[in-house]
Amino acid sequence: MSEGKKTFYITTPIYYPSDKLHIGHAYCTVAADVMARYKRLRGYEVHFLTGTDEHGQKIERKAKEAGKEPQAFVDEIVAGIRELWRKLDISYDDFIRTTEDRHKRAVQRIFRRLLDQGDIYKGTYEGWYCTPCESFFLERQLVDGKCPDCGRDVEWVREESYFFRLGKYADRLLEYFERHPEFIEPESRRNEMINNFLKPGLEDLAVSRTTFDWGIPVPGDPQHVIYVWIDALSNYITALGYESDDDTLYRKFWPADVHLVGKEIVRFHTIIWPAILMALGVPLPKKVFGHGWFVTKEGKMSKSKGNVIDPARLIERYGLDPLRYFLMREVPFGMDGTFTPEGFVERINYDLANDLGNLLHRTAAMIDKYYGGEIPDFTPGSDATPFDGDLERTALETVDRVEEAMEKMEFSVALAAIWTLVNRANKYIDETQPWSLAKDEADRPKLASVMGHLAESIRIVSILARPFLVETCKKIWHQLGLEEGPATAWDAARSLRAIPAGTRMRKAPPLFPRLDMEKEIAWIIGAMSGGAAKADSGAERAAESPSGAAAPADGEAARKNEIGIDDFNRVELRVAQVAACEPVQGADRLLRLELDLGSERRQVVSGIAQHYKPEELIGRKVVCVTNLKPVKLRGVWSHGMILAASDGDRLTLVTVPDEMSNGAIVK
RNA sequence: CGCGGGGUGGAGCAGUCCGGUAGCUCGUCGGGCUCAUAACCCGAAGGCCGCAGGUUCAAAUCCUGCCCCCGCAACCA
Repeated sequence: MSEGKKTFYITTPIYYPSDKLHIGHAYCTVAADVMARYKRLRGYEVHFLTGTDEHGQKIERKAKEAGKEPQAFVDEIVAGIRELWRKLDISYDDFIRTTEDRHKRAVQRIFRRLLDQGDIYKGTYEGWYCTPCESFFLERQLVDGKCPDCGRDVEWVREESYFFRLGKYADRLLEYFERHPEFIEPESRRNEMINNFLKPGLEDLAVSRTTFDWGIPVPGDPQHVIYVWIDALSNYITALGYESDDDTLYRKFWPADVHLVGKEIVRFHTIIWPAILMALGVPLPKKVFGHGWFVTKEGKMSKSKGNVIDPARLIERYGLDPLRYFLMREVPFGMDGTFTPEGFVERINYDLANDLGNLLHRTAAMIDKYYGGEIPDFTPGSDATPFDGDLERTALETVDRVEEAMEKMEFSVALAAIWTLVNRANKYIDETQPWSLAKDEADRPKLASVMGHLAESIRIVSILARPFLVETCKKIWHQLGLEEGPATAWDAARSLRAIPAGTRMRKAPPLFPRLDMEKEIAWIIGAMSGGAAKADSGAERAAESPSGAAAPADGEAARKNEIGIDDFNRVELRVAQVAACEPVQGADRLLRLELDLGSERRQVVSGIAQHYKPEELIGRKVVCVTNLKPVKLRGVWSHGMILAASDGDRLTLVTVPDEMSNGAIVK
């Protein structure tokens, strides 16, 4: 079904470049990318916009702290963001920066128009102000009448400000929400907006500031800088050339089909932004989708908790597609989900390596063995084996289910559907037992049907998974002896026989090497808590790269990264005597050690079980890092880490002669 | 009474709008197979669906009350 040249405009939020981006930003942007790729495959002309929101007080301050001009400061960070999007293979069509002229000019015109028509007026802004924090607070935000941030005194301040007549639009917004129930998704967010904000009524919105300079000046009143609402939100139309000399894109793509945003900014996108658009007489976006957050077991990710995870490091170590797959598969889109190292590694091993990778591998091995690598001729629908029909039916149903889920942006559902086909194909091998068929010349037609069905099933999977697995699908085609073309087009997913007769498979290594669970879990924990390559207890050996993935970057970076003596002194090392030791249940390489530190005993888990037996450690004096943040490994708390030297396969504990007393400082 | 989300076999989740066999992934146990990356396939055990009432022939699902957890104010999607 060809859609003609229908258009599809999708946006991510424009991110605030005050810091490096983390997995949450990657989550949102990958989701938008998946959707954009899907729509392109379905024949839409897609415009995919992302960008950065670069003004504001915090940037101004951060730049100052870094001793840089704001523009130079954001240039640097934005370069890093673009680099991350490159690593994630984000297929954006445009990247808007609010510091670009095209944006600034349009924003000023928008502001001017709203001012001229009376939707913006000049008034005064009053509130409690904390000078050191440079922040305004409402009465109820104060803690004992003091600044909730720093606890210092606040003062009542009046400040001149421009206001947007937001209150005027509350009724119209409410009406719009009711007429367009699909405008906000998921539905729970819609109810939240209506009950929390619209029903109680809206207050006019301060849309300018005089407390900082880093922003777009209010036209004709340069004392004021246009505040984030109008500056940032309007990027969705300024990027299309709204209020510019060339608004071709605007006329073509607006209104947006979907603004993808995090749940914390749903309010801005469903109330403030639509009100601004109403004031401008511009149609509203068709949908605002508020996705959930990735949180960790300890709660939200934050640097202070030491549980942020840098997506770039995951890509370096595990490759791009595993990360994209994990993000889209692990959590129903729209809900909060938990990022756990275990979950990440398990998804890669179970779904990608065991199910999909192994399916291709075993199929390739058999086609190679029985047909010298040439995919045999066969006829779908002929029921050559009693299992062909069911596999065929599953394949066709899967296409429908994937399309249905993708339209609703239920990415995890779409992937789950694809994997039902993967699993069905694996089962089909067991059912048909091709190794038995190969023994009898009379079964040749059956064998050909089985191999053909397998190759075609894998091809169908590769088409359906293409928006998600940007590298893997191409690898699959290569291995199937296919080039990108008719057999790999989206509609070919409904064909059960699209691989040309005589196609020869190509040899290739497994798509996804299986990961060593404990080792990789330890590595990720280390990457989350420290940032440096050194990991928490149990993770001593983690600096090695996993089989397959190329990851020299960590080692090199660590070596160049010199530290001062102060940094070194932050690490507390002590002599500890092993008082007791036993294996950790369910773990191949972990030992639980009880250490005597003189003044105290503590439990440490260490990944040395393959090198030492518990009994041979008891009584030994080792060196322990005693001020590491405790961590749970395989359900067992570890309060430190013991030092060991390793080169490849060998590992030796760092030991201290017996005469040194327990608890002695090592430096 | 600030608002919202959530409490379902060992873990993580679906099911709740539109009452009627409680489903999935992982783990555990048993079996099968050998083409394959110790992968794959089959089977089993295991849940009074947070608590207490109520409506109903029938409630995880509807109503009422209560308990507990997590977000929203802290760089953050």
